[in-house]
Amino acid sequence: MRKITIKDVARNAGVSIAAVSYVLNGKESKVSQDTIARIHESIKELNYIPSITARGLVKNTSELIGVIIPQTEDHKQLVFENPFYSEMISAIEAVVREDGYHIILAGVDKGKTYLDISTSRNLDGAIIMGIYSEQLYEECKQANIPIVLIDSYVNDSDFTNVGIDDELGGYMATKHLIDNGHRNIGLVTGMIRKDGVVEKRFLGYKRALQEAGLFYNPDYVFENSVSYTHGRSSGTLIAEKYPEITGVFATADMVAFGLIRGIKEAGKEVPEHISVVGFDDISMAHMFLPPLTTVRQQIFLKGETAAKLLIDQIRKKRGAKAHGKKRTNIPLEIADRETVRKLH
Amino acid sequence: MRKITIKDVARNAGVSIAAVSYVLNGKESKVSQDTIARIHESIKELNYIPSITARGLVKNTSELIGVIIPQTEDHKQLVFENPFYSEMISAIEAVVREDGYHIILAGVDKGKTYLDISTSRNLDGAIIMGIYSEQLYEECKQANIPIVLIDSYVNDSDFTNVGIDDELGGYMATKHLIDNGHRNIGLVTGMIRKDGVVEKRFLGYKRALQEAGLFYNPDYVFENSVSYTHGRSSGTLIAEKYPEITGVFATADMVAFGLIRGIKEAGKEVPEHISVVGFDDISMAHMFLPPLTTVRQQIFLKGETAAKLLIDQIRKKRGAKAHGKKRTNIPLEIADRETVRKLH
DNA sequence: TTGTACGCGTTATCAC
DNA sequence: GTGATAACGCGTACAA
Repeated sequence: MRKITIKDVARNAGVSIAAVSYVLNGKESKVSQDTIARIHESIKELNYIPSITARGLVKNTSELIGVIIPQTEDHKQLVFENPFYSEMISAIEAVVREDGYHIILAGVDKGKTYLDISTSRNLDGAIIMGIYSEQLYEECKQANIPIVLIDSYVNDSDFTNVGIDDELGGYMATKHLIDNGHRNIGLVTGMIRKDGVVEKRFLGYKRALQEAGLFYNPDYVFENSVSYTHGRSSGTLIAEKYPEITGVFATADMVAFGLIRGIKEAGKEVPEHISVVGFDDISMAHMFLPPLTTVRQQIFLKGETAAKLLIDQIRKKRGAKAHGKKRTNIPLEIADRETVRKLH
Repeated sequence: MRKITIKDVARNAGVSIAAVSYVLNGKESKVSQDTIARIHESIKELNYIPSITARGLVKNTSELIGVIIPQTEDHKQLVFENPFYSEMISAIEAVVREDGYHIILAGVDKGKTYLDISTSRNLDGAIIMGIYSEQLYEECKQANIPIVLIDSYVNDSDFTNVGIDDELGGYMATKHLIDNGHRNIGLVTGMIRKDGVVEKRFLGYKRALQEAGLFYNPDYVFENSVSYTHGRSSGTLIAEKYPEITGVFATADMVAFGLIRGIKEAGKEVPEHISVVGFDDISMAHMFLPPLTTVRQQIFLKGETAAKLLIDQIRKKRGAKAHGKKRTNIPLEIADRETVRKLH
């Protein structure tokens, strides 16, 4: 069974290819009512579905949006064990589908560059999550399509940013512990890279400390990777070697989960002995036991916002490069659950 | 800056378009060494990247693989809060990327049918997770591309199936409880639909019971949705109203998490008062507190297998419809952690 | 080695 | 005002 093309429809309806195309594109002013009807009938009858591919070739669009996700160290696998990304993708997909776009999911490989996929697939736009090498951003610029960056502090007029105020988030988390009477507060975190979200959260942590007149102790910062494992070993370490620490801010919920596990393994309890505040509020946070107190970023809203901004830009692109806001921050709040104890 | 096309390369290298195309496709026997060199140089120089779109038009391929995911009730959002799917997608992406394919993620909308996207995008193949209406499968057949079904018991020679032996899984979970001395065993589960994975697990549950000479009590089956919420309310219910139940099999880890929460909220402990066995072994299972005893299905391997089978089929398609195995089951095992207590 | 018809749809141009 | 013809977009592969 061969594929039905526009030609088949034209022949079946006894009209020209052009007429069919006009009807398909709503330019019905150029075609008589009678013809329109016949064409619609034929389309139904043959079950004709236009090829986006062919259309894209002439219109120079693909109705495809690239979504770039961080990968595991070995560059083999998408970082999907962190539900954070899946929740966001879910939001993105929902938004772009309404406008007939589809998303293409891809990790960035060593050999193939991002530019490759963007160009070869003729992407209409892209959303990039996380932080990458300078090189990737350079490539992105060359791709010359609208791009929205999520959770990046790259400041470039070519990109739109969607994120949160990470410094404020770090501040809120730490402040929450301070407000509950904690004085010696640890920080368990991934690598603190310049201009990364983690650095901002770290800065917020320090600001809260300073504002409360507390001494910043570098020994209380446990810096490694954003992982359950790192949280777990830090938890044990803190529980065993730092009895003065009563509160810990973990810069990701996944880390907080590990942290709590590690603390328990050292024979202490959360929040009885040590209080913990996470970051993200992934859906597991409220399912965890004990339910995790954390800084809620509205993950779904974040994805949604990024997608909407991107589509706006794609739309406007035909016109001037209408640069809207450079950065949109999604509001933050503390999800106050059961891992922080009030000290008197 | 216009896009570089094959024409530009040909002009720059002072050769014909055909020559460039040959070199690009490795048919170098048709071109002289000298020409090959010049062409390669021009490609580098101009940074030329062929358009998959244009190539697809003539080759009738897209190097795109559709991945269909279940959606939430309101058909608005992908069911991504269950990390189960994301882990599988991660595996699929890794495999297909090696062969130059990309995956397109899509929910199935009410209006737009699956056939639409398959046809309009000219998908080379598709992987469908979960269970859908008859209609969708019918459409898939018409699409006439290789399709791999994950976790479906649809038995049709047009599809390849990848899954697990769900009946066995249900049996293993229940048997594990029985082996640990439990006699009154509850089942908390999503809707038991004919030929669904849940029904099979339910059947396995009954078989284990029967084999051990235990009475099957329909009152011990708590059937609703595959959700944390359902688990939670069932947990409370069981803890409060069914004191004789000492072990519960939850047909998904997410449900087990809720179950444990509900049990604790009713003032009982896991596994001291009630033992729980989950199903899936999503990565949160070992991070949960207490670490969840569950039936491990190797999610990553499942996705990987599905992707490999699909690619095989795509390759072979040019030849005969080489139907390989109809169904591949990924092995199962019990991940024995801390939510089952041994009764003496 | 190269010229060119072809794949599928869009749209400018031309004819009635 | 309606409708058809044909060039075009980008690569492929056959004929020359």
